[in-house]
Amino acid sequence: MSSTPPLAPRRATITDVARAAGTGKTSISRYLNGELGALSAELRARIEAAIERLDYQPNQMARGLKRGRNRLIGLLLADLTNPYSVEVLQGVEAACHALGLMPLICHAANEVEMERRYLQLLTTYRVEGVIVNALGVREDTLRALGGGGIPAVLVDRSVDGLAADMVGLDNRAAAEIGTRHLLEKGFDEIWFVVQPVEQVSSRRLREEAFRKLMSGSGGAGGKRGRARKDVSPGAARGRTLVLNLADTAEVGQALAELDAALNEPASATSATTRRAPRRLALFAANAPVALCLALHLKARYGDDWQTRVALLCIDDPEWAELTGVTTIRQPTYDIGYRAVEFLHQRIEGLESHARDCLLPGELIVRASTSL
Amino acid sequence: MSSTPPLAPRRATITDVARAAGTGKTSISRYLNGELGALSAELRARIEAAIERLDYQPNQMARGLKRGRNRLIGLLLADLTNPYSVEVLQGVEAACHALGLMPLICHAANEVEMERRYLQLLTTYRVEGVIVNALGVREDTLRALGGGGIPAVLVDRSVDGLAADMVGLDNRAAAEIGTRHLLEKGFDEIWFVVQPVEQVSSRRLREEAFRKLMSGSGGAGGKRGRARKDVSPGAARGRTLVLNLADTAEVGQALAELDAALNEPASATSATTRRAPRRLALFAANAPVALCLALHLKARYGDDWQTRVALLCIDDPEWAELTGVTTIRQPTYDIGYRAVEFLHQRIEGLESHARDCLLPGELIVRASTSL
DNA sequence: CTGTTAGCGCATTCAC
DNA sequence: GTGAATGCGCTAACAG
Repeated sequence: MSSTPPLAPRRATITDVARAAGTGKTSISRYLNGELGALSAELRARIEAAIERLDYQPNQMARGLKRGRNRLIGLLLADLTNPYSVEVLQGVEAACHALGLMPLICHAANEVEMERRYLQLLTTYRVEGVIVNALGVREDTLRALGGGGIPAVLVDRSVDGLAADMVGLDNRAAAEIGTRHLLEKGFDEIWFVVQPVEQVSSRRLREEAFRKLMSGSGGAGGKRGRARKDVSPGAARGRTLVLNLADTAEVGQALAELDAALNEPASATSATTRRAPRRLALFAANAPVALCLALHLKARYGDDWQTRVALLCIDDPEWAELTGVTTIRQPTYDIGYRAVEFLHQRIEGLESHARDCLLPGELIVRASTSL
Repeated sequence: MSSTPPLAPRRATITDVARAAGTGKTSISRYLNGELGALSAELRARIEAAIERLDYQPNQMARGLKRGRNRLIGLLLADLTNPYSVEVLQGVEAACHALGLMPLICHAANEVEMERRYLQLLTTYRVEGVIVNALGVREDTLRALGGGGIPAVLVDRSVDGLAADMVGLDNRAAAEIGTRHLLEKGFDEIWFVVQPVEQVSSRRLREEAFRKLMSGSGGAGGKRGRARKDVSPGAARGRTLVLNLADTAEVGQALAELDAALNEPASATSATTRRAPRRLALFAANAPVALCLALHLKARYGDDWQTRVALLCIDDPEWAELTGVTTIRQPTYDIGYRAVEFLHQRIEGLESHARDCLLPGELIVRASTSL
């Protein structure tokens, strides 16, 4: 009973507040924007009271309309189902929080059409910039990005015709770390399993690095003279298996190939030297691929499938620890955070040429690749 | 070279289009809003051309400001890390898509403070409604929801002082299904493991249903005369273990209790009758709890921990299939979809009293509870 | 220090 | 059929 229940059907506007405080809208606006130096303590108190009483909250839309910026940025994710995306998201949120930005999160759900629509929607809401984990975009997207007007930063994947900032994993290094680890452990056959590499640069880079290393060229070499065991492919054979998760039939076929290899009586070529408990290792290019493999192997070979094949994957999903799978963890949080920082600089007017930020992955050794 | 490269630093406005089409803004507006009947075919063509040429896209903000609705709704999620949230999100997106709404996704990251801030932010952006997977809200949130002005629908959890629509799992039924399953399988000791139940209604409901059933009252009874095996607790003992995932120390203590029980030489009371390969079953109230348990058990008892304890959980995370854990899958997609539908009706002015929509869970039996 | 004026981009009467 | 005003809620010059 003490205060008038302000169950106002209509939200209070700046005009209401001005009237209630017995002043003009300008002063209210000044108060809201922290121009405190220009307000007498007395007026300020009245304004505060009025705002409190009316439960006034400035309309961001109107505000944005006027000053031409709404503090909104778009975050377009290809697949929220991938833990990677959620983790990146967290970094993005933290950074936005720190910079006073509000992320509009959009989920393309692996549909190129969705991606296009969301991009269009975002420009329609006049976001000041976008962070995109691209799916199938090319040059035409550039146009969708407001005729080249609105700043964009790419995450994980670069886009062919687009000269934009990009932040992601150091794919080459990550693939090399994984491959070397497998080589050191003495596997004599390594399959790199990856989704179709066309369109997605990170997949391509990982696969290329793997292939290059396996073909004996030794990768991008570390510091010379470093005491690192110089692992070379030696007799180890490598190949790439493409797993198109979007197509059940194709997946079945690829997995059949794998099963065939697993059921060969013995190593066709080198039936000699040291006996390896498991000679074949699977290097999954990301978590979804790894999960698909694991599910199949478990269904096919039972709970102890890990005694038949070793699995290693880029990405560190929550089930990796549970199943003892060695992984290469991406600095996902940092990736998201950095992406926002880049974008923010761009929004603030930075004009430099497109930058790349490659962050290192971390090998987490578990039972799957031991012995 | 054919068209003038419209690398306009400033986006085209409705005025630009009007000028380019040699007409007034009104006609453009009409065109945009589909009032085609009021446009001569000739004018229409000119407008289309102008829009195309200028790459014009109406400003949703200005539009919203004018007509008082911006088609924005807020989706406030307590924890995106929980697969449950992501799945609900997908349903929400689909429904929004169908209804022409745009969801503003906010992630409270389990921080009550974040939740409060986002709620405030959302009202500041004048969303037309919110879908809330509440964290620690109570009556005061109601005020934050725009003085009771903006429609809200709750997901998974109800809030004490708030009479809002709510959609979620039929928690009681789900808990009963799980408990019955365990009873049927002959476990003679069942622990219900749950995060602190204060504040979160769904946890409380699940725990209560479990306890009630275990105490012998038989649950909410099925159809009379149904041929269902009438499972009664019999000699089976039940208890509740609280696992506060936010507090490492508490978790450690709770897990220690569990270990103690697991290391008892034999069933203290009923050392008789049929031999059960595993007499203790853990009924996890949700996926995060289950994961925590599984990780601990694996670390403590090795890869074959499942031979010592059975695990069952509400939620069906991706690792469940991989580890053969029996689960109760929630109709997450539908939950999200229905939530939006409810909200939409409310936005359209529906005034009826608060409704509850309880959807059934589905038991997915896997190896963990077999034998 | 404070109030007045003029738009931001658009939808909507209301006249022509 | 069509176009000229008016104002949504707010900020940004300008005056006092």
